[in-house]
Amino acid sequence: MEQSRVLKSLSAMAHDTRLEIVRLLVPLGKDGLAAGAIAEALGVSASGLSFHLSQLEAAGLLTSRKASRHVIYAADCKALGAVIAYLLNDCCARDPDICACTDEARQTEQAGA
Amino acid sequence: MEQSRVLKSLSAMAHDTRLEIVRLLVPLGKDGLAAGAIAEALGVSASGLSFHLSQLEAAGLLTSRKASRHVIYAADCKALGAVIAYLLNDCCARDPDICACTDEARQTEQAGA
DNA sequence: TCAATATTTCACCGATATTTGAAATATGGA
DNA sequence: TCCATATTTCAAATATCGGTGAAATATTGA
Repeated sequence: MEQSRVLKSLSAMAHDTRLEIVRLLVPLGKDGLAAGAIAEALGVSASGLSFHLSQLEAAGLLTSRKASRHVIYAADCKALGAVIAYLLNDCCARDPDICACTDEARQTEQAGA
Repeated sequence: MEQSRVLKSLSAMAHDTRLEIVRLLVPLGKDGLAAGAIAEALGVSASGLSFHLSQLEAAGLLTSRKASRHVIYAADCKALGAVIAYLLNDCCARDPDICACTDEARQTEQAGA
């Protein structure tokens, strides 16, 4: 993944509402959620949400599809993984401290799940 | 790590020059590099660099120490790891796609190193 | 077709972020 | 002390971002 796309993704995630959107959508996988349901879940206006969804979609972190009169948004987990992978590749290289933290996170997560 | 700190870190990294600073400093570990040397390496003005360094330091991603008339900046690898860990914890949970990507990255990195 | 629902687009405004260059501060050495 | 080096601070200009509400678009069902 090129740095310019990583930057776009980081910018997209670096906003309270948008990070919440990602957190909401990732567990739902490809099923995703309609824009209106996302707006309700997060307590934001429809037009405001639409703006944030478009940012995330432009960054490649979300996909959208129409279903009847709804627009369903879903997290693109591969893209999210690629961003994290870039950070690990760039930052983790030769640095045990960073890998250690992510390893702990992974183990904690798997133990808890 | 609380979400507000993660947001601050993501905002700090979501900038071309600042991501370059991180990429430059991480491999150098605790030795770090003087502000002037960073500015030269990246081809940016001293005052511009100072602004970006302060953003990264405020986010907790860099540490600084004075050495004679220099100010040495170093990446805080634990903090970087914590940000990545947060993303994995939040986003990777129950999602094999994301973990798969980071696993590949890890293996590629370790094979290449 | 008409009305209701779902979402996006638009224009406007205020808040933030970034760049620039000059000036201020701090340090070390002659 | 005086000068050169290293860095930060400041103010001004510009650019970008985010929030708001009205209007536009698309879809469905009566």
